[in-house]
Amino acid sequence: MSATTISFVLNGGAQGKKVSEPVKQKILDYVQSIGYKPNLVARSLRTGKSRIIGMLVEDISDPFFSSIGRIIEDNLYEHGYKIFHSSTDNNPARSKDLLRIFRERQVDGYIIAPSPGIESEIQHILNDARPVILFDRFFPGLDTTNVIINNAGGTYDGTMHLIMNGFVSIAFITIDSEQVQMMDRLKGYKLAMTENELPSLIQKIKYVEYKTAPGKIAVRIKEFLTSNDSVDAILFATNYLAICGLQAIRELGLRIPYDIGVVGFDDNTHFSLFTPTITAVAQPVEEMSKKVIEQLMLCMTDENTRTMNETIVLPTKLMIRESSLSTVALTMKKQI
Amino acid sequence: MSATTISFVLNGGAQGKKVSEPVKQKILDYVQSIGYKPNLVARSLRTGKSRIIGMLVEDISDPFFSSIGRIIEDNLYEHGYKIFHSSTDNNPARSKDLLRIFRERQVDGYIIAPSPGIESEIQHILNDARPVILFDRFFPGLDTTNVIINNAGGTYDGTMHLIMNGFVSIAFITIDSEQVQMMDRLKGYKLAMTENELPSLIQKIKYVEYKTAPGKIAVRIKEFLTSNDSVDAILFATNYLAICGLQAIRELGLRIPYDIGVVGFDDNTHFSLFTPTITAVAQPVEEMSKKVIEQLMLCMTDENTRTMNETIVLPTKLMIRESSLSTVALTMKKQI
DNA sequence: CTGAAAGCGCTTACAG
DNA sequence: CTGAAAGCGCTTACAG
Repeated sequence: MSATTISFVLNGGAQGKKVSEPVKQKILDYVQSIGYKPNLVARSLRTGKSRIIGMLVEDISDPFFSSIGRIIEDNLYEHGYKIFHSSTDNNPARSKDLLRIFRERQVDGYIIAPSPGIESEIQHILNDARPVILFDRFFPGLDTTNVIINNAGGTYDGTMHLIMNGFVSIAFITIDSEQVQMMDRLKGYKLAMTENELPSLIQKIKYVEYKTAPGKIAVRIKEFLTSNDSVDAILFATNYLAICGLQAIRELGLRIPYDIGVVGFDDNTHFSLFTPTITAVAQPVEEMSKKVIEQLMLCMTDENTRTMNETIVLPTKLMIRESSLSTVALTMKKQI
Repeated sequence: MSATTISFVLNGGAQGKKVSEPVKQKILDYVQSIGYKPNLVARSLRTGKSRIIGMLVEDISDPFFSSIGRIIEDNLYEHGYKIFHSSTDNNPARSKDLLRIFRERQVDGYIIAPSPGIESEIQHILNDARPVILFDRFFPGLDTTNVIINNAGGTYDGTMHLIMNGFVSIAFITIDSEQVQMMDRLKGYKLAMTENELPSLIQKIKYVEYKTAPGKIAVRIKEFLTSNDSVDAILFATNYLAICGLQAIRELGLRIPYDIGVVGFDDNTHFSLFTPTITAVAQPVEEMSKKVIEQLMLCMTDENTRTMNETIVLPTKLMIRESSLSTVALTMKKQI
């Protein structure tokens, strides 16, 4: 029996080639009996397809990225793909290295939440007409398909919500990142403040510091609050900042929302269990993952879509809880 | 110039083969100029080594597994390995499928937090003398290298701590899993209760239910607490159960630790921000990851260690916070 | 020190 | 309907 026939049987036969039933059955039985497992490495070398997708995120241990990672993994699995998951720590050198490794391993497509400074590497991928989807952030100068959330809308909503609840000295605590998602979050906050003729008060934590223990960042936030004691509410630009900020607020003995109102960006399962519960701008994790897969699969099948510049913007949802409500603050006041 | 010479230059030359400096330099320059990138798929096919490790966990979006995943990814990267990360949902069929895929892709080694029912698949890997490390749980009948924590010790400590703080009707809320890590947690609890002549009270949540939304599990826990109103403390067997349990306790309007003491198993960053702060048995995530890598690398280099039965047991650490302290309960009592 | 050649395990045009 | 043969891009014994 020839390799050709066997290959046709196992792979369902190429272009109308048929194998007779008896032969087919015999091969199937034999394959079963010896427990044959195809060598996918050899197949990849021959076909040029690896059926592996390379995925780059900032940090796979971040709940946002690990939830998305999980959903994408499940979806790709359905499509017969496996995934290489790597964390860049937002470091350009590491990102480049990982992208090189992905390429050397012949991944079929890329899903990337890009670090700064890797525009030209992404451009290389586009030049090779390989499928690539950026998500969470993107480079406005590149013709990629991007799946993001409405960051400015999210912070705008959060800020407006605080304003409507009577807070007037609202600080925005963020990181010193020039990346588009962070810039947009800043924009939304500023817009709401300006529209209401309130002065903006922005505190940026250095990214190197941001990558350290929560305690250290809490120290920075405490310093900020101590030297700006008129602040009556804070909008945190990331989930991690909110956690560190809550620690700072606790250590300073401030009462939420009576002494200080709080809104976080990026919701998490625990915010509804804090006392008081914490208001947050939720990101549509599920929809985002689905859109990423949908767009990637489109690029995989239709070569023309690969360098088509498109940015899909998904809405955020403000999860209103106690930490930002004037009524809750009022009740607390009465109790004191 | 022959492929042999080029290969020697790029891979540092095999077994004492030397390439003259001028030739070497010329090749290096040329390779640089055309931007040559090796095809690692071809190399894998030829050498039989993929430099890929397959990792199977229950759920990569679980903070415990994603933290370990991150550390292991970083460590393997240092060693020149990449990782396939997959979630099994503790489902045997899915686990088997993923293991088959790993094999077809010729992974060099396996890191597995096994689901039930895959003993024979793991045995196959051992028979092939492939490096495999089990962690978090293991199969007592197999000659694998296992890295686990002292589960029984952890729950014993947690239970003893509650008893020493005056709690007498301590319930253990767990899942209906027969896996070794869960059985050991149960054992530690029972031992502490028996030693102190206290009656055990165990509530098992069905695994299918466990995989649903926190709200549904909270309902189960509320039912349990309502029909067992003498319970004065709970030890939760997993992090997720603790979160759901805290929701249940909140919804019932019970005050921690005055009405009910709480200890969780598996610490998380947020427990120190809850009101009151939550006591938990912390797992040594960093050490565990390092041990896994260390043992895997040992198996990779030394074939003899691959089927050596060894179980490395790491200690847990009780993080004592407010939710379990009699002094805190006392203070609350005075305030009421 | 350098090169010609075989072979890893597949797939697939081509011939019969 | 079936088979012989080439080739994917490497590595590595072997010969010179």
